[in-house]
Amino acid sequence: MNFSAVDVSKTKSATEIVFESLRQAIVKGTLQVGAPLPQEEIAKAFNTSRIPVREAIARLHQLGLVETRRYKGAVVAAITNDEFDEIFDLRTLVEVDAIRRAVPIMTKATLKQARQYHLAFSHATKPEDWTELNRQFHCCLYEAAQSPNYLKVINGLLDRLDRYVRVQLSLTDGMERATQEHEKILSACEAGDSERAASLTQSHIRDVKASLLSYLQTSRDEMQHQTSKKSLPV
Amino acid sequence: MNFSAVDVSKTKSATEIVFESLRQAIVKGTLQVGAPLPQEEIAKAFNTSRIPVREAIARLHQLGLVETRRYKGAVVAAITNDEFDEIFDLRTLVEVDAIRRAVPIMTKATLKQARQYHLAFSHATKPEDWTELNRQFHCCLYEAAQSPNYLKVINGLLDRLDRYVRVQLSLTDGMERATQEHEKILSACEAGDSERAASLTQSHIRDVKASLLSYLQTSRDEMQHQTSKKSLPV
DNA sequence: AGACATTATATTGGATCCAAAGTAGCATTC
DNA sequence: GAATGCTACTTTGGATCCAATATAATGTCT
Repeated sequence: MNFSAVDVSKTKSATEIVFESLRQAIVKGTLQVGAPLPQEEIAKAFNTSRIPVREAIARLHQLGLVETRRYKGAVVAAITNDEFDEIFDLRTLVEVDAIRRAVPIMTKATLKQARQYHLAFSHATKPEDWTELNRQFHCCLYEAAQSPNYLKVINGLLDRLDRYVRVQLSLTDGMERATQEHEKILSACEAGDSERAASLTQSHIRDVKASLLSYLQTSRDEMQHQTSKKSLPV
Repeated sequence: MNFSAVDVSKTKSATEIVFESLRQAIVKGTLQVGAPLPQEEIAKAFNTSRIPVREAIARLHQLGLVETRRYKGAVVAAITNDEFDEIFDLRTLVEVDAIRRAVPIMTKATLKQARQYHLAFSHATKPEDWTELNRQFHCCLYEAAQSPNYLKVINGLLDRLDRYVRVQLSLTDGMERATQEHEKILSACEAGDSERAASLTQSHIRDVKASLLSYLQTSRDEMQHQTSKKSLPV
């Protein structure tokens, strides 16, 4: 197993490092759904003992990113169709309200930062960076709401969905459409129009969901796998 | 330190038991805000080693229930005024939508169960049981929505607020008013009127927040503590 | 006597070791 | 030859031990 080193400010504990590395690997899709997470092997990869690995996996479990099995370790969690719908619904609820809260108290600095992220996103070429930049853009705006609990909920939801969002961005027009929608959202924020920003955010999430869902449907139909399997791939 | 035994299906791991016991102690208010959580002492109380205690505290940290300090262990987390508002806003957002989703697909069994909880709540005399029964009532209805992620978010929010909800219920009229509002919500569910249930849930949460907030304000004014302290007691 | 430095102590994070549990493979029997 | 039971191995959860760190206490110097 091979993990990118992640951050590395030596101040962080081993547990933190392992946790964050695994989280990113799962969120970015580097670790496939169903992939086992053998503690010993991971410990070796990080040149540490199994203790920090255990704690990291326990935390991932709490985030719903892994399922535990009795033997042969924890595995990266799948997501069912119903959950997929549900989490997108939650995203809509919370993110729309977050942007509504954020716009009226948004600073120039936030807008500038958001535009930087927006630019970086639009220029990004490596698929493995897309979701990260996408999240940075949106969360930068949400952060202006100064509502850490909103942000925590949102990040928890994105952790579950980002691997699928990456797929959506990889589709034809995916990045292009996302960039356009981001531009509109950012414009609304700059104009101080919170209702327009909220409405655009809602459409944005709906569009992402719709295009992804139709893709997943067809790709599954093509695969013609067991029809009983209700969980999504990737 | 003394903890109630909690659940006990022997199948659970020590970590689970310690985690759940600590969580309940914090949520119920048995452990005061700022109370330290010395690993060794807790380990002795559960007759186990520090390893499961460490993992349990790490998980509580993720739930936002504790803050870590470098030394003298983690302490039960305080909540600021802003967070208080924020979490109530989130509750409103998510719980109102949860009940809206739940009502149309609610079964007789759920309604029956909810009425049982409602009855138990209205008859409850011990303050330490109130929040538990309150949560059971509401979450029983939300569970009907078959949306585990909604429920998870809601439970996370209630974990932060329950110690304050207990205070609110302890006020004059607290239990009485809550019981009346529960009755109305339940009636709307039984009538299959999801919009009315949603609207009543919204009012319910608003009322709880308002009465609690006014109480906390006055009680803090009475204490005349350092005005710089922006976090809430209990 | 007070302030600063140094030492002692308490507490946590991590490593190694041990026990329990579950799986897979092999042998034995029908 | 297939099914069932037994054994060996893998993997996890927990205990004990060690090291690093931060606080507390004490002593010394001005």
